[in-house]
Amino acid sequence: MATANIREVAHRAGVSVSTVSNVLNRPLTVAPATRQRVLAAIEELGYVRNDSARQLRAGRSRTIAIVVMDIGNPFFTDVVRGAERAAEERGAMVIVCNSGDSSERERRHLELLEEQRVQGILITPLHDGVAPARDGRESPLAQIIERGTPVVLVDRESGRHNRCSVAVHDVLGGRLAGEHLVEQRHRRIAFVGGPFSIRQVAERHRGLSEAVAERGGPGAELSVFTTDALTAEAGRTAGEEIAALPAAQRPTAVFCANDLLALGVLQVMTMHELAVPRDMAIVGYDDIEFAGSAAVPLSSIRQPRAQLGRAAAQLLLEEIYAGAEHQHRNVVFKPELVVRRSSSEPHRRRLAGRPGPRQAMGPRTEE
Amino acid sequence: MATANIREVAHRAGVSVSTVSNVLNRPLTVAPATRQRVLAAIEELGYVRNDSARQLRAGRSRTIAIVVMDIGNPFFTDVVRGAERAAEERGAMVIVCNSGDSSERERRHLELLEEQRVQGILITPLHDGVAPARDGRESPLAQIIERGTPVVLVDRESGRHNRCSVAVHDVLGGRLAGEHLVEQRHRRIAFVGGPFSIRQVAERHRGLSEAVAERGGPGAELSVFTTDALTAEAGRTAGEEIAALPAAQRPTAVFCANDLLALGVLQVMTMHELAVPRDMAIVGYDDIEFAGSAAVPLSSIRQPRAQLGRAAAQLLLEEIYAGAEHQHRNVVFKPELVVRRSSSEPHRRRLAGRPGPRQAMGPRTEE
DNA sequence: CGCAGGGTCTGAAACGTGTCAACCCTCCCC
DNA sequence: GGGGAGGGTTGACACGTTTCAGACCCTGCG
Repeated sequence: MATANIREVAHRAGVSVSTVSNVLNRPLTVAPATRQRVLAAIEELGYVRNDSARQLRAGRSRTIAIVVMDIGNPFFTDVVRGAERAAEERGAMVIVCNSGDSSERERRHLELLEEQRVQGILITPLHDGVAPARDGRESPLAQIIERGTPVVLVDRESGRHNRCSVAVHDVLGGRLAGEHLVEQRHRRIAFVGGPFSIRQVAERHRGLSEAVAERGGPGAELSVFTTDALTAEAGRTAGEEIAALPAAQRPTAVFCANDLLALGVLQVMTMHELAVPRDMAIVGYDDIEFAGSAAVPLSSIRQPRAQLGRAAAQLLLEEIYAGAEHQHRNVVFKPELVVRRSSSEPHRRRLAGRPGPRQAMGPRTEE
Repeated sequence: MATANIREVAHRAGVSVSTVSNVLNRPLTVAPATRQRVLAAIEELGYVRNDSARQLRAGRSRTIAIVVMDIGNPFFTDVVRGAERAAEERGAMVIVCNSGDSSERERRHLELLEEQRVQGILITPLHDGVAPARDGRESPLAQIIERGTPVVLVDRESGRHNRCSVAVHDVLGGRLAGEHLVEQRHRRIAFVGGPFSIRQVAERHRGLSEAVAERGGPGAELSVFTTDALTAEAGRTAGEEIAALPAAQRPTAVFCANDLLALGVLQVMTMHELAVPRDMAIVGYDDIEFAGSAAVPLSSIRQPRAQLGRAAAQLLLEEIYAGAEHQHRNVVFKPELVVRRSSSEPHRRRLAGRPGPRQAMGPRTEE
């Protein structure tokens, strides 16, 4: 039952242990006949290399890890795919860890990954993660970086400069949404999202509020509906609140911190027979695959997700191979507004002299 | 930069290596004062246990792996979550590998996992995976099982009896959809799905066709639109084909092999101004979260996904701990029909004397 | 006072692999 | 014929940990 080891292979092939190791790692230095005998022995015994011993000797593993906040969020799946592709090009394998919105799990994963001496870690930490906790101890993540494991922050900007990060400019995303809604002549605009402790939520809100303040004109009002999660369920809750308002106070446009929220809001509006976009325009964030297939195709801010993952993995691999010469970089991608029916009445006359914003039907396949 | 090892810790604390090891593994056998000194040294040096060495000594790791076909498919995310929860209860960590519909990647992942001596593997193999290939060699997965790594098949029934499996009864799922559509008086029914080499696709089709043959009456016809993938994109392609048919030949109901396909079909129908469900009823499969939020809320076959993952992990852990005494089991869950608007005209008169099938609004949260 | 026994601590031996210097042998060239 | 080059192979050690059989000391009891 216990798997054969290299010694048994050597014995069976009538060679030394070193020769077997050579066959596995530098086949060209071994005479063809010997090589054949060794390979045959490996086959017959069902020998499988023991990676623990290998790593122990080598000092590190050949895998990189990506730790995501929520594997159920479609945003991360594209990031993972992009990262996998970049890693594959360099012969590295990616393992995915799901912290599932639990910092306890995140901590355990990080601990395990460091003990396993993974080559590097891509992570979207739950709580910006790199700031020291109140008791003055550094966060687990900061300690890991301190001790030398390369880490690239995904979808987070790194305040300090001892690490790489890739992110999408969230303030700009909120701004794009705000400008779009203001252009559509909306004056009562709502933001749906939360908790605000999530940096993205805060920044998207900030972008929106800047746009409304600067471009909305005198009568523009911005209200906020705080949610306790970024889920469709939370969106439905917020939607109910909004729908319950008297029509005169109700916002005419909603910008949601992500698409799941937006779908929840959209669903509730439909249930209450509030027409989208006539009675209520909706803009989401992330442009998930289903955004284009929603009850009313959903306008959304598209983030270059696969590119994000790919860039993150590339930075990580560069840091791994370049070592001390590596210069940390913070890459920021620009999001893009995708206008669909949920925020632009197709029958309404366009403003003269300006091409309307681009209309997209289905999601575009990345890359 | 190189992380401190146990020897340096021992030296700093003025004790032997064994004592440090004892502090880590059997703290009670070490005198409190010594223990404190050792812990302090660990802290000061930032010592992190080397899992490779640990595993090498122990012979196996403490993680189990789950290999999924497509991390972007929401079906798998719930399975992963269920598995994680069950593993967590036993103190095991789960790592996720995405084969991304590439058998090359699947192979490499399996190789790596076996080399890492993971405790066990949950896998939904791409090509039923356990049958020997044409050249007579056993598939990689079969070899892994042969050599003693516990494996539980997820969403696959194991033909042979040398492994556990958890699955959902797919023929029954197809049958539920078929009976439902036949009851709604549909006579021209289409199946959208593919490739048929995927067992689930074939079985869902079989269930549908059995139901139509047995209960559809004399005039019932079943047509098939084969897709090359289970994506919304493929669904749109099939939808275009269907919409292009003259109305007299066009099916009045479509059963899709999964929800992504169904959403694609639904979207195209809406674009072509074919009303759902009046002109075209649609039933999907999987009941993903967005099914309830689609253009027209989507009827679907719900699979107990989290339960599936949980049961799989439990079987795996049982096999790991029980060892030779373990009895392999094949657990089959029953799917459930969730009727929403896409397949039942709410204004149509109900058949007398029978309560209509249950109406569900939003997705129910699992567990 | 002697001895048993428990509480602490330690040295040495694994675990399975990769690496490296050293060795052997053959072949070629001078 | 001698010497050198180089291809092929090997033995020994190192990687960092756990484990196990003791060794040591101290206490309590006969």
